[in-house]
Amino acid sequence: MSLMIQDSVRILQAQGYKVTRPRKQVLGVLDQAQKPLSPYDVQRLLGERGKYLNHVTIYRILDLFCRLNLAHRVLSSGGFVKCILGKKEGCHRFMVCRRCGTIQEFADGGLCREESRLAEDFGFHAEYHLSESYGLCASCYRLEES
Amino acid sequence: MSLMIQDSVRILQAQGYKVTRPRKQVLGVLDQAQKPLSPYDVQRLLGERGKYLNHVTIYRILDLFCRLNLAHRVLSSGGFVKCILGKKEGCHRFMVCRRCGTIQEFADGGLCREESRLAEDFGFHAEYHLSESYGLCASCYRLEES
DNA sequence: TGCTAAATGCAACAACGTTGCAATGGAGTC
DNA sequence: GACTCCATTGCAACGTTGTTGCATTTAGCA
Repeated sequence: MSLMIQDSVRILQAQGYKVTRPRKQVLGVLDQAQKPLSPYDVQRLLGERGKYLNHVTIYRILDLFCRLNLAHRVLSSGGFVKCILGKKEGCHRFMVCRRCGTIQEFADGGLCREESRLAEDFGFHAEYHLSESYGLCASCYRLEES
Repeated sequence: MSLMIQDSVRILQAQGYKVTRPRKQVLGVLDQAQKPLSPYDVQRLLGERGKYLNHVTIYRILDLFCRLNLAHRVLSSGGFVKCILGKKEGCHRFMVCRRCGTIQEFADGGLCREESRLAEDFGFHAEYHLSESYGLCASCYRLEES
């Protein structure tokens, strides 16, 4: 079940953050995007809709969203995607298609435990994991077959 | 068994790349570092030794090293570390200590297979994995206990 | 030693990200 | 609705990081 914009708004309010127009606009852009967006991407996309936001504001909003886990930063591209998993168990991971660039988020508690256990073998105490799988999504895989 | 500078030099030659003074200097700096270095870090460290390299050159050298797997880019910090695993099976992963910043590289074939299998459940065909565990290394863990 | 392609240096630029402070506006209260 | 307060935004200026094109140098080889 994917998280809706309304859910995000509720989380903002519940944590004592204001629901401002810029925040709603950024939520809207993230919601429609299929791929990670840089802060400047967000600015451009809003611009195309005739809306203007200062880039500093966008940076701050995206930082906030990440702190609240409403969005995540995808490391391999440096962009941001909205979180669709909510509080699902385990670290949130990404599958990134190298052909079309689309992102799919997933989580798996077992994988997290296995990863932490391996780290223990080195005396390392893992607190969370960043993980991105790179390859081909289902539809691009079919296309590359032919 | 950690990869030596000589091994890196041999790999450069074997692939038809020249073994230049700048490349040896960057290898030397990476070899001594305990943590990921940005290209500008490399430039500063060389500067402290009285050696000068243009930052563009450093970018190009680090890019080359990454292509040859002599070094890796650590995503969470954006810096580069030399690879100490060589051709060990499985994707090369990192454990990053949040306290002292040191890096430990490891690889585990089983974890890779499990990660790919999970992706298959979503119809995704993983080709490689980027993975960084964040937490406390053994010695920092002991310190935080007290 | 001389040759040549590969590698480096340089200059200019483009993109990305941050800081401090003044102006604005969301949300509660009257 | 009007008022108030403080979180939030806008603005300007700056700093860092990364890129491009072209002239110059140098590693490797004959």
